[in-house]
Amino acid sequence: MTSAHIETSIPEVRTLAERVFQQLQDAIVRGELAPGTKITEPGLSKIYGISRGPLREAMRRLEAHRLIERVPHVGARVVKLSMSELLELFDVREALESMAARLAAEHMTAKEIAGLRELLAMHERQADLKKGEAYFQREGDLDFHYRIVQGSHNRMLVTMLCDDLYYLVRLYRTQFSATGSRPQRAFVEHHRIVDAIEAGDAELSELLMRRHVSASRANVVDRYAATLRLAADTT
Amino acid sequence: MTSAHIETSIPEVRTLAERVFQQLQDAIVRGELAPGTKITEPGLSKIYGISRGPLREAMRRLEAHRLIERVPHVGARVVKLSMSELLELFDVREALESMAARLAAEHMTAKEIAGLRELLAMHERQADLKKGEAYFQREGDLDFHYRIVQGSHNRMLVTMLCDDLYYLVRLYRTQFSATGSRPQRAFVEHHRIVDAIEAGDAELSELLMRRHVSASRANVVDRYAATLRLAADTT
DNA sequence: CATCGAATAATTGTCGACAATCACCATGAC
DNA sequence: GTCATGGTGATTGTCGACAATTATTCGATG
Repeated sequence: MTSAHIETSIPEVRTLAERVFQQLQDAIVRGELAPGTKITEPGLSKIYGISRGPLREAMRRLEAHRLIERVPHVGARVVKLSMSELLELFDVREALESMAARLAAEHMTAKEIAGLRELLAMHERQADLKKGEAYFQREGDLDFHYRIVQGSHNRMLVTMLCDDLYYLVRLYRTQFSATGSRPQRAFVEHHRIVDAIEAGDAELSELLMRRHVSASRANVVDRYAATLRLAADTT
Repeated sequence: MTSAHIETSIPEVRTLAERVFQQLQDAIVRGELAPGTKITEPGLSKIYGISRGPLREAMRRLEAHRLIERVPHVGARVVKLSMSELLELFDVREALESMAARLAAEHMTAKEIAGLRELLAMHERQADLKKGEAYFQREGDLDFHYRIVQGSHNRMLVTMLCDDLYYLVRLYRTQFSATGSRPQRAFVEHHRIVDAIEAGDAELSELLMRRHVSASRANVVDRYAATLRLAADTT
């Protein structure tokens, strides 16, 4: 702590409640805290070495972000996304992200678009490495969507998607161990979306993003149905 | 919120934090706590007669709902919507509510649709009373949108709109003292939307709702521009 | 053996007090 | 006169303890 070097690496979160909130959020999204796990205040209090005050505030924030569910006088559990809730999430994403793409086509700067292209180029390079496989990193995919949303320059949209929904998306991906299984196609779709945005074609951007999310949803449904069939066969 | 409920005398809500959260939320939305007002914990603690613990938890929830803004070690203020943020809110509403209308056309039950029709009939009666004037109650308008969202049967959508955004909408209406100034037209649009939903026409429902929100947004912009011109003339 | 019920244990809800941080104001130097 | 600097006051952040509520366990009874 008393070292001379300047602490540029991390903003060194000021408050305990803030820090434990981020730690818990991370632990949940990464699956370290499994869905359905019961969270007890004394327990976490010991683990993180803080008192229950800041902890409760952090939990209140997690609750608002839908990462834990609380029942008064009973306790809190890590959320457990059902398939129906996952599909609901996709509908919301379709609505918000298509709007984001539309706004991005109208407001994104040349520099932001260049950054997007670079991101796609990087994905392409990764594709060369593990050809044929599901090269598409989940985080990489989310990076793409992140940037589009940011490009909308609509702070409310950014907050809703990046601060709320995308954590749920990541949670789902760990929970269902979802290995994106349509890499090439999604990759092409990403390219087309960027093309539309660069051309300033708001309508087309919106339409392509809507289809992109919708296709992703359909893919999830297909794979889920396949899983069910498989389970039925083996029994 | 609207009027008479059955006041269960004993525990209206179980926990203090929950109660003070609702009270504060109400006070902010109704304008009793003016936008920009600085909120101090000891102050509210005295007013509501509770300690700072539950109060802080309530404030954390208000923060997550974007009704107050907090800065670590500094304090909290009631949010003050700028015009640009209001327009952002409209874009988000357009995206989410058009999706809600689409889903409502697919999933709404006959009973729910009947309830909607009844609501419109009630509005029509009120229209007869104060003809020519802006008969359209704000709350009545929100009731309509509430029901559509509920009719989507998408819990995530319901939460986002009814629990989050609509409070901001109401806050805006008190802040800008927005007397809905396009009553008849909005009324007609409501009817058409219900028609489309009843016909099960998802595409049309979505389109009409999108236009409805968009028109509402354009109306706000117009009136704001008029206000600016007026201010420029009088100076 | 199953079921109901009461005592017990654990967890959540609430409170008041102390420490850390920040805003404001006054004093002084240039 | 303006700006820097220190002190003072208030507010926020954190903690431990107590009260209220719930879950559990153990025993008694049909």
